[in-house]
Amino acid sequence: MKDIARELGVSVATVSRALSDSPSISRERRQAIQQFAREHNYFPNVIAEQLRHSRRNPSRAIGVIVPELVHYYFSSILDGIESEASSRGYHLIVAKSNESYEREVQICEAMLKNKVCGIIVSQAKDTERYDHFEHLTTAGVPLVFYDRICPALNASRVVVDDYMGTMNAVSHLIETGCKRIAFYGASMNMMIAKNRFNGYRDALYKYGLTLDEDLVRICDNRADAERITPAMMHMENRPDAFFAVNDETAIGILSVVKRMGYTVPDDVSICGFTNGFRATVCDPMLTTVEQRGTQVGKEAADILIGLVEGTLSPDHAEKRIVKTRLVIRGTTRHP
Amino acid sequence: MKDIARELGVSVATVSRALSDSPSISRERRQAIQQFAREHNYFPNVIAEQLRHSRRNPSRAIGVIVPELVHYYFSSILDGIESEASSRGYHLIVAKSNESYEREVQICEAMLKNKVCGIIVSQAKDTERYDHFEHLTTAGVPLVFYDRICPALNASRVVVDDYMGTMNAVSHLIETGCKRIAFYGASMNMMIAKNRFNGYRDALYKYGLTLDEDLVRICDNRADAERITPAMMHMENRPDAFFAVNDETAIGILSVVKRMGYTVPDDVSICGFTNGFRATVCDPMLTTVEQRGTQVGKEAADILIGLVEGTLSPDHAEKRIVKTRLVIRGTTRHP
DNA sequence: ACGGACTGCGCAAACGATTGCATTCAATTA
DNA sequence: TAATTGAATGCAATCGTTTGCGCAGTCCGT
Repeated sequence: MKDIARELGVSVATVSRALSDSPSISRERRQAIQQFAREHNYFPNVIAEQLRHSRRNPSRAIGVIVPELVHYYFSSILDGIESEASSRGYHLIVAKSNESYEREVQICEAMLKNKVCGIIVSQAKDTERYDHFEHLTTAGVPLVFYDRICPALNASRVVVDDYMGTMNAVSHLIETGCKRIAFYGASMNMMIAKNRFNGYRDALYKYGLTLDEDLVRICDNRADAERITPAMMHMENRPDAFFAVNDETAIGILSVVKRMGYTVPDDVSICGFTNGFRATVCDPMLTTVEQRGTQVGKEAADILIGLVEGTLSPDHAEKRIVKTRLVIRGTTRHP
Repeated sequence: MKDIARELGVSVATVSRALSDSPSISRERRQAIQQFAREHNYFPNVIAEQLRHSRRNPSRAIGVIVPELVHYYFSSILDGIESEASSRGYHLIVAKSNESYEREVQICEAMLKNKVCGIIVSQAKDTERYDHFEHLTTAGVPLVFYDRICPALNASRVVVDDYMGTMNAVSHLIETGCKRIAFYGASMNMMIAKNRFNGYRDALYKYGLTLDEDLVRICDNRADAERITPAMMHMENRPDAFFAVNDETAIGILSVVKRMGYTVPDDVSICGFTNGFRATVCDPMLTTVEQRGTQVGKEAADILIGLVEGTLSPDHAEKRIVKTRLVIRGTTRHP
């Protein structure tokens, strides 16, 4: 700008005004300046702009904290956030917590320092203190949780309808003739685990089945599934179906029961939760609850941007629930 | 800082120096200021710092451009970049090009404006002009390519050893008794496609097999694989093995030949490339070339940071090749 | 007692933009 | 003719830091 001003024999202020199309600069001068700027491909220094506007205008950088990156669901969510954000003129600063509380705190501080306009976060598994989040809110940085929300904080959030998703899935198992349905869930201190379990329980009740504690296990990965499933199948009264908290676990079950000589879905039905890459790769293909990560991501970004731009009030915590969809494939019988 | 200065009755300059531990401020004053700052949890405004230093110091933001996010290999690379970058004090601005040239150009401009210290990029499939990249380099923003590199530009890059990876995989197929090996590759305008083909060709030569053009097809996704594979298997002289350019395609082949009643690996061997989630989910599990995306990402970040910090010269294009590893599983016979 | 060296600190100019207010000059009005 | 008005532009402060330079004051040696 200084150069332009010098070349054209005007003041920097005039250049600034001309470039922002201020009517207080005469038409000819304005156009001359604009053209000159274009020809010498001038573009404004965002840093300086931000510094000048730091009091009034937030930046256009959204911080995103992900527990891990190589993960279908989180990738989908990130994808959704990216789409929504970029189409509305925001960009993303992405960091992964590695499921570590310490790292999460560091990241929050770094993002605060880097003046993000808001943060979209899914907590690390071992996060049990929330001061770092509260710290952000009091610093005026809006926060939106996804997937793993923080029940202690009344913050905006978007989650998947774990309860209904599981309920429908288990109902489907029952309707296709299953009577003893095992449930492999995650440890109950996470909301999502609890909600899915409740969905399972209520589906059983709805159809008059009783809940057998022996059929409920904590297991949310393939290795564990392969370890504990044989014993399940050797019970005197073995399960005729499995509901797993994610596809990975379901695949573990599938591989075990196939290896043991059972036929899927006729001897044993299996249902997962995610509908990621894996679901269409196994044989038979996996019946599973579509988690719609992209949609979750979009909603989260939408809320955050709403908060930033003031169309949503920061006092009211916006809570959105994304509906799931049951995708029936080969590991369950058809109705 | 101004507040601190006022409260403690010193000048802002003194505060600044005290906070940066300058020896030109007396010990007592320095400590008093530091403590006061800590107690009132002051932290410096990065924007202002950056503005001040914009001439000399680059920012610590690395721009990352990904063609897509919901993709095992790209997720792994992003993961690698994140790990390396964050451990060295950099953060990531991530954008996805959606395989679109237009979007890629937009992103480059936006990142330039946002003053990233460098960019790590894999080109969109339809990118054929490179002015936007050259534009960045002339603007002094270092560039590192990964996966899909730009042969026209002599830029730093890190790629996987596609040639040797494929060569080894095809050799393995031959050594386990396969004689007619089909090759499903991507369109040859991408370097990676060409290198993999060359590896295939040379492996055949090495073992004295002749290359049959009928066995070479352009096919890099599951749908296409499912469409064209039946015809391949109906040839009078059908292939006894398939090498596919990625796991997804290999899975497509697997599902078709199983459905047609062939046994894998005895009737037909199959080998993929990636070693992503899918590889351990299908039945039998997929023999594939481990692509080590995380390592690629780390190397890319390492180069970029080297360039930024001046340990690597911008004049010399650093080219790194990440070794692959053949993971032998159930879709090929064992040696 | 005076020059030099050193210590500890403040002034003010930068970084690159924006913007309220003052200024200039010409045209219009009384 | 003098005053009023309006348009077009410039001045200078500001955003929050950093930093070269200069200015006091103290201490020492001669």
